[in-house]
Amino acid sequence: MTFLGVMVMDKLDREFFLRDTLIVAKELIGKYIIKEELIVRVTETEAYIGDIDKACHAYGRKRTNRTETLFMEGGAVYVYLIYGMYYCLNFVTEEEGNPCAVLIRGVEPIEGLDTMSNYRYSKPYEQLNSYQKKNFSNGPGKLCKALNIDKSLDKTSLINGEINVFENKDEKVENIKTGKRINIDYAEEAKDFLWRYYV
DNA sequence: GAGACGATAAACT
DNA sequence: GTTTATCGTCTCT
Repeated sequence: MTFLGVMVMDKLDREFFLRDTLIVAKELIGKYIIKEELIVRVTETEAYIGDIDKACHAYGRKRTNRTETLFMEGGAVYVYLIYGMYYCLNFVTEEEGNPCAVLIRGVEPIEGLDTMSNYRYSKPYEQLNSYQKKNFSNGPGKLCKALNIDKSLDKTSLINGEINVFENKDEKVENIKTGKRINIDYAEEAKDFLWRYYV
């Protein structure tokens, strides 16, 4: 148990990630991701289920060097590069051999503002304009930059690794909305799955 | 506040 | 050699 100001935080155990991917994606909303001294709150997630999801890298249980992480037991960290310049942070779910994950699409910064701001814009948080603050970590590539996440964290553990996920038991997360996923028109029918969650 | 568009490198075939 | 799918910048309202 960790005390963060007045909040009492409990670390999520492996069981949390071994459940249905859609449940994990929904319940990750409002949880806290802690890396070193940096803390962010999850505001948007998206589920990826390899077996039935054409947008998933491991669709059809396709095993390649990159997708190998998705086949690991739930609770692993999956990081991949997109557009040749941005990283995306995912949490692997379900049992070993079932390639599913939850993509973290958006977070809000809680602790370590200046450190994150330096990673993101190379300047203190106070010097950011309102546009930069608004777009600080509201996208998968942005939050990775703010948290200094790169491929070296791929395949690491959420249970005993550098990245940990906590929940605040006193906090009720309400108004979780669902929606279609984004930027995956190529996935045909899978693009209409209501697998995106946000507040 | 919202829409258009180009940048870029790794994974894969 | 082909595919991939976000961010920053610019533009207009």
